[in-house]
Amino acid sequence: MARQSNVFKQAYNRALALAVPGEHLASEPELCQHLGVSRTTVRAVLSRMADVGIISWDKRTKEVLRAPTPDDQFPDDETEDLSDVIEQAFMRRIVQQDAQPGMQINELELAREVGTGTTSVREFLIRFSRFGLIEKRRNSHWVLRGFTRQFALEVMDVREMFELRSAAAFANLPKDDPAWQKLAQFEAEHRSMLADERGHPERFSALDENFHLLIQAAAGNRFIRDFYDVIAVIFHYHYRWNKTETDSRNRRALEEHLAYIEALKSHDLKRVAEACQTHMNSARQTLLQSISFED
Amino acid sequence: MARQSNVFKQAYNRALALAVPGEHLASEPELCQHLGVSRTTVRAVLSRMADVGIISWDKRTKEVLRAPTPDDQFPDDETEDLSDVIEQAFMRRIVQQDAQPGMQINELELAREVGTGTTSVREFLIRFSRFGLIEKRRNSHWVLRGFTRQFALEVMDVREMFELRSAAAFANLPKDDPAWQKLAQFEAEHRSMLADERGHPERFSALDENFHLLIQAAAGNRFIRDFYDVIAVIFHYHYRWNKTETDSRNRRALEEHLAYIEALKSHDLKRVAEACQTHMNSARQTLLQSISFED
DNA sequence: CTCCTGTCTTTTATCGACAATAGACAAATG
DNA sequence: CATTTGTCTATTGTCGATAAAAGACAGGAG
Repeated sequence: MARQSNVFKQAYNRALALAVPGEHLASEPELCQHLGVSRTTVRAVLSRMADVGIISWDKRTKEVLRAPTPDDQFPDDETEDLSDVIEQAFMRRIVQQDAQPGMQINELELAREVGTGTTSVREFLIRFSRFGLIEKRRNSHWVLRGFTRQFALEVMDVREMFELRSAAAFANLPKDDPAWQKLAQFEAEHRSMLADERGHPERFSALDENFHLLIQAAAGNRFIRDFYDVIAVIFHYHYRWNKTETDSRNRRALEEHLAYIEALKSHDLKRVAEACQTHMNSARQTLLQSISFED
Repeated sequence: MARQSNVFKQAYNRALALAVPGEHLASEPELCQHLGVSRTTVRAVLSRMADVGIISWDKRTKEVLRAPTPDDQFPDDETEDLSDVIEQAFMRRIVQQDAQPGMQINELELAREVGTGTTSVREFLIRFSRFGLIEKRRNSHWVLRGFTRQFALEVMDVREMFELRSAAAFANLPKDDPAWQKLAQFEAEHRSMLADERGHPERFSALDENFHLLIQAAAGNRFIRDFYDVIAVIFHYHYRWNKTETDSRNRRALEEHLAYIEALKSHDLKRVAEACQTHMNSARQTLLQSISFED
């Protein structure tokens, strides 16, 4: 098959949440907007909902007949993006197996493991190569550079440059910039999360990511923005494979963020740089602790 | 056909230069080394050279019978890398045609223009996307962001950060590091090029690139290194489509490089930063002058 | 005993095809 | 007359196949 209809299935699953018995569904264009897909897909979704008796559909009338049951949902493994599946399989290999730096990466083998064609794997590897973990030999195989200490240092060096630059840009934003409001929101979230006894690792990760994205947006630089993808991936998998002391590390990060926020609000560039630097230093430490390989 | 044998043809063309009548060609592994291809390809090359009577080949004896003629060469358009061909066609479009920012990019159309399959075009676009000039809409087309003023500013901002960091690292290299020798070589080349009345645009470009690569190597950071590819592409095409005052600009750059080199040799970080900054500022100016689009 | 060659296997690069998805346009509805 | 819908076309995402190129290994030459 050419594609696995995962866009359709995802949209369908999300559309189920909109089905309240007795109510009517919105117009096709509105559903497109809401679900983030084309009208072709929306119509496919409606068509199926009608087939299984969730709605009756005739032109503009889309009456919800019954509440959807969990059985109506497509299972998760059918809705996943192919590139995400490949990424996960690939990262599992890099992390779990004794993946030595210098090891060669085989497209066909990886494709078979995931149960996909080689083209998708190739495209994934090309996209992934910007993360600096793999490298291509011309007309030949990919080579794993490895998640080494050196790699972590290089990532953090660039991150630090970018974050310092962004923080300075943020501090200089005019006072009526909407970013300041968002910053205040994030500050409140930080405080509430600190007050909560239980650590919420996923919630923390999301907040952390959004916080840094907000600051980096101030730089208004696409390369800085794009680089954050590298960091996001690194930290995402880092959290997955190194759960020791997650809680205390997160609390510390929250506190550093609060100091960072205070510094930003002061508009004092020197204070900003200091708070930012402090946070970057501990992020570097955190990352280094999870490295297994030497160089 | 699956591939156009361009690796073979390139290797063949370069191998012709090695054929001196009366002499013997080196062993297969040595030729691999020299030509940068596999032994399979080397043997194909030798086989063809024997077929057309340039050499007599029997096991270890590879005697050159006659000097190759220009006719023996494969024409240039058969030896070019497919990805280079695509890049050139793509850049021509971006530059020449009234390519408006926001314009959508069609894979199939581009593929047909180049006379290639869509897969190669897709892979090119994915690789090229790291340059920040195009952007992908999920499940939909690519969008041209455009070679705008804003783009130039963003590139130069990152370049400046990276170059300043690299320059500082360079100045701190131990005195016996081989980089200092290379720097001295480059200095001499700069002086000789300045003394020469005629400007040599290609020679200047090559020297400029090697000079900056040497400095950036001091940072020992793959992301800084990789970013230089962005700069190289930008400036490569920039020079192509904006030839006004090339000469005076190059002379100025040479002089700035010399000041930069002096600063590095002084190990005085403040001087280094100043010289580097000066050079970056005029690079930014140069680039901005060639921009046609507003934001 | 080291390096080279003959031969064979593995892996990549590229193509063309086709289903999924996006998107365009005109007719229909309120 | 502004949306919505029905229908049709355009474009992308993914696959499997195949020739080009890389690479492995054993036997041979010096």
